[in-house]
Amino acid sequence: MTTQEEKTRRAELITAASRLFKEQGYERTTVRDLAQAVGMQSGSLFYHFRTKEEMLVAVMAAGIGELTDRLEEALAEAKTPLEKLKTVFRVHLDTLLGDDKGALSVLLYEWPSLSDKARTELIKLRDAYERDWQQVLDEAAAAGLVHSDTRLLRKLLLGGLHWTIQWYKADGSSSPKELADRMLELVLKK
Amino acid sequence: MTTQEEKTRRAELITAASRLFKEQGYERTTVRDLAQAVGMQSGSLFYHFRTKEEMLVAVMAAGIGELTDRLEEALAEAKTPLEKLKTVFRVHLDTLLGDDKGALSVLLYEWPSLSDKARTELIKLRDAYERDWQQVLDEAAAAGLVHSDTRLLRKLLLGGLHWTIQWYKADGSSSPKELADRMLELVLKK
DNA sequence: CCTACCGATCGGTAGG
DNA sequence: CCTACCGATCGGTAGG
Repeated sequence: MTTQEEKTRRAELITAASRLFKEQGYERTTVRDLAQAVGMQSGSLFYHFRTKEEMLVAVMAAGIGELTDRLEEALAEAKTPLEKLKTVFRVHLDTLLGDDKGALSVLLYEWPSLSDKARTELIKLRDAYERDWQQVLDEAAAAGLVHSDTRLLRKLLLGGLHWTIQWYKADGSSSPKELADRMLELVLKK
Repeated sequence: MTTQEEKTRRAELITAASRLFKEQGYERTTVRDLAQAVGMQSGSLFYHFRTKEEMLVAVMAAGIGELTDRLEEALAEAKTPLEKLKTVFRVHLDTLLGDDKGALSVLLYEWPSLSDKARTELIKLRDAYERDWQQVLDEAAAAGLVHSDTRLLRKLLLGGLHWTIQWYKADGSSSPKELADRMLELVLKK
């Protein structure tokens, strides 16, 4: 049986792991770093997780899960194809550049560290998110708002949005929301 | 003095390192893997490179250097803004998805493994490449071919193009060149 | 969750 | 470029 305290401790570990994996990368983060971040001994980690990789999977699943939840919640309130289009851009950049404590960045950049089995599991979660995007793009294309090659458009856009963590500075000129709107402009058919 | 044989050996090591770093990642590749790939003892690596990181820098510098050379060569033959635009897309995807033996992928995804000093050096090389892109986009915008927010457009496009290694399959429907043309279509103002 | 520890492996070096 | 090696560190475990 899993007690409430164990769940809390586990959640703390995932939060710490998100931050550390983002800052230092998964491979360069040691189990000792992780343990120290929550004030326990390194051996005690393995009471909560069987392996270090299990922590990575938990972080990545949390990242994509929260992103998908946010998107579907926001989409439920959007009416027109244009509103929905704005929503997918904004939620993505808001989450990635604004509120993300690391889980989402880790999701994007640590795929090579996963075992095949774990990868398969996470791909399913990622696909659910991309399906939501696809649907919004298809509606937008039907309304003449964007180019009709929506599958490639989705890939181009998601790549371009993912890449923002490499250059976006929070102190800069644009907020994530403004940036989202400007990026949408670039592919909108007038 | 550096003899011809030493240069050759060094080049072999860089080639092997490109492949291994791409396949396994820099952190997961050991000096023993690298030595074995060229048939030497692990200690002997350090006759050619002072540290493992120096090998990473060499790989990344080779990746961005070759890409920039190719681009400038191809641009010299392009006349119109539209031709130049096609060229930057094609050279990028051709190199990344077609001929790259790993150096370019490593360049894109191993930044976090670099020391600050090495990073600064490589950023200069990368900026030279991006300046070429910027110039082509500016000309295209002046000719009314693309959106005028060319700085953001450059970032969106380079991100989207970089990301193709995550999903492109060589056996698939489109060649790198065809893919380049289709992607360009997505941001072309009609 | 801690204590105490292990076997494996890591990047790198000295001396030839 | 090889031989022989080193100190440090790694993920993980047994027993409580």
